Amino acid sequence: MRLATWNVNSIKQRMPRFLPWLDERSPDVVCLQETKCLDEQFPREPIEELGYNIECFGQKTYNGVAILSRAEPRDIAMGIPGDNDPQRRVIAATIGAVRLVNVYVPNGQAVDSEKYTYKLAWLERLRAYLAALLEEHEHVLVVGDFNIAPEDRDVHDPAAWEGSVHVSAPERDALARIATLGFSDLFRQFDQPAKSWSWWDYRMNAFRRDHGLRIDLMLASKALARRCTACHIDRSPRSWERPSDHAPVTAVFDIG
DNA sequence: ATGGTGGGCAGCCCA
Repeated sequence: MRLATWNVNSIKQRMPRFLPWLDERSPDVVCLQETKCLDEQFPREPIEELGYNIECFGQKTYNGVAILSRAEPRDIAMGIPGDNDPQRRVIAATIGAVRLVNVYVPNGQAVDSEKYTYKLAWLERLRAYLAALLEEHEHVLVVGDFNIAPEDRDVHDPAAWEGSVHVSAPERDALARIATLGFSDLFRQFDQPAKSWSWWDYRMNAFRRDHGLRIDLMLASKALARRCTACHIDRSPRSWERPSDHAPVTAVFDIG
């Protein structure tokens, strides 16, 4: 099974480039974030024509997540169970033997903002949800835009970013508390190029200067992590015309 | 130099 995660920053805006990418790469599963699209407006037909089932949980203007899957997804769950958050940031499904959770973690804006407080509280609710999932399922996979760079090697200029949103200690601690439930960062299971980023700001020629962060992650339960045979970031879509500011991350699993 | 660029939807909010 080959699975990709990608913050597309508006699925409608990205369709002209996304569709050929989907057709060519043909992953078994794609998790999308920031679709920015109501479910009834999701561009279903051209994606279904390429052989994908679609489960989406979107809203107007902001947020929105979707799972595209060649196999029939089962037991769809929207949001964090018991959560009354109006922001649509989580969708889960079982595909084959994998319980898959697709997340768009809040950005947090700045460490002194209310959005940062919301981000930390949100991550604690996610942690509780994932702890329960690990009790129920052997193969749990959590992917998406985490809006946290786990370590300094995931940051183009750690000194310039020190203490800022995406790298601050409370955010990294919140991510570490999730990881210590029993998840592995699949990207770091394999040798990777230095300066591996998944996001580059649209501003300040950040992509041309390769000023980026690795904030798009794949966390697998230990049993599933042992079945992962590859994980990489494909930066080429970031060089397209009218790109998303994120690149897709792909992992391959030796599992049905 | 506290900017800049992009998406969405109506003069800003959010990233």
